[in-house]
Amino acid sequence: MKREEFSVDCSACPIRHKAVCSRCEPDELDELERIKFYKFYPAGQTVAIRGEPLETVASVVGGVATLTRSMEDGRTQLVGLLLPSDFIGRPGRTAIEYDVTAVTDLTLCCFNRKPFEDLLVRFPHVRERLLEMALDELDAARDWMLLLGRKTARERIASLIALIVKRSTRPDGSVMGTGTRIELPITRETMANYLGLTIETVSRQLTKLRADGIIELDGKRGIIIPDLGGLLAETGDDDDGGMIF
Amino acid sequence: MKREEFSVDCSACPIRHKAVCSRCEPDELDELERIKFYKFYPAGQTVAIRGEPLETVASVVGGVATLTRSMEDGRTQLVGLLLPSDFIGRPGRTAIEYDVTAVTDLTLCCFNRKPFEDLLVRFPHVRERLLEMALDELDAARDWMLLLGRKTARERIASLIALIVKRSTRPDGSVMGTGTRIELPITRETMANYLGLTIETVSRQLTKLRADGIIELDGKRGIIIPDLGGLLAETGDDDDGGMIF
DNA sequence: TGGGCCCTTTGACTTGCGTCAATGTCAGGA
DNA sequence: TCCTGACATTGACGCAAGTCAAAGGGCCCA
Repeated sequence: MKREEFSVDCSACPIRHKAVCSRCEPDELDELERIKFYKFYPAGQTVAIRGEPLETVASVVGGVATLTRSMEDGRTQLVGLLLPSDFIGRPGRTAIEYDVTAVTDLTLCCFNRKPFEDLLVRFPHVRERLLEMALDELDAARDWMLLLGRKTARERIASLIALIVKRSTRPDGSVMGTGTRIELPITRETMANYLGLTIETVSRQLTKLRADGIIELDGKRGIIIPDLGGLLAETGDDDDGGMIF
Repeated sequence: MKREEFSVDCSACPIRHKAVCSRCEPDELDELERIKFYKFYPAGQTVAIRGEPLETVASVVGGVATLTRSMEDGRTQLVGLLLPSDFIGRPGRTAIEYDVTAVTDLTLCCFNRKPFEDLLVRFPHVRERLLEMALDELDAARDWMLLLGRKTARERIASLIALIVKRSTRPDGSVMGTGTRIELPITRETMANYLGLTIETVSRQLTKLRADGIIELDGKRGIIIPDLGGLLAETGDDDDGGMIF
């Protein structure tokens, strides 16, 4: 596995600024700075494989990565979509549970496991933040269970687009208006593996949603949402579910 | 909502003995003892409803509870199965994310949220334990995503039975042999809602697994597994996945 | 002993999504 | 400019699981 060192402006690192350390004291930030390092993976590259020992934890700085579980015969289910500020790895466990893949070019802010765990002992609020993140991921996973177990193909597609709209929105509160254009960060195959569908079904449902005026397709990856409310109505969710910023 | 007080022997409380406090000092145990209290719910009773404010966290002492998400039209997906020693609620959040229902008669060991959170600040290892539990639940949820997204009905049924066998096994290492009989703690409807299927499909696949000699049915709830390896081969999982005790 | 209720099983039929296969689109390289 | 390969769309067809409906059990209680 090829792993190149990659120099990145520290101010972009979410470990420091968002994911872990929004409550850090200056001297704690200095300590985080000392032990962190960056890694870069080109699009398509495998970051980690299930069962492999893992000696680092990391936070996504830029790009998109996926967590997947696969069966021997090739059936694949995406179990997590990692966008900037998301965390990879779990303190206290050495083996990796999922395959991690870079979908786009990917920059990670890494910490070796041992020094990071030492740091958790001294900075309890970092562990508190990790607990919050784990519980948020758990909620997200459970919402996805409803999608995979009970939603129709059309509802799944609408839910995914709504999710990406939501995650594309700045957390500063600037809500997307109408006529928004978003860029799908993933291929049809990745979408299918996330939604528990085939690429053909994904394609057909996107075509149908376009025919029904719910979305407009703009090239292979671009989607324009003329009416966000119309899209949300197609997800099958309660109106307010998760759309509160 | 009827909630009766219920007296229980403290030694059965997993908060004290397993879920949270295996590392507690004696004086910490005393403090936990002081603030805990028990609640009892008869089978079928609603414990909590999504959106409702939640002022307690709890640990399952006896019985089975479920976490579910539902859509307006009635489609329901079970997102968690709570067996003794499992934890309900999340510190730092006041609203409930899921519907919680007692499937069998259920005994909970409860803590009011505020004193429990105060306790977390003073006993950091309790928060460490909560993080471990959250990450374990996250792994379980993601395994279930693979099941819901990609497995056939037959594989889902086999996986559920295997899961219940696994969870019925003592953690002291006594592995179930062949010819084991287990008691399904849930109805066909609950199974269907857990597996993303209909009750008819669940029933048909159970019948087929019996016809193929993978399982034997013993009354409505009992299942005899003549050959555990044969059952595991039907789950679609890697041989060793999760079956290490 | 029988009736009512709930859960489960079974059968006949339907359908949404998967499978297989062909065609379309676009970007990069010779 | 054409070739090539990767990704996406579309169509025809099949099947696994859903839907609708009826017929068992098993348990409680009159």
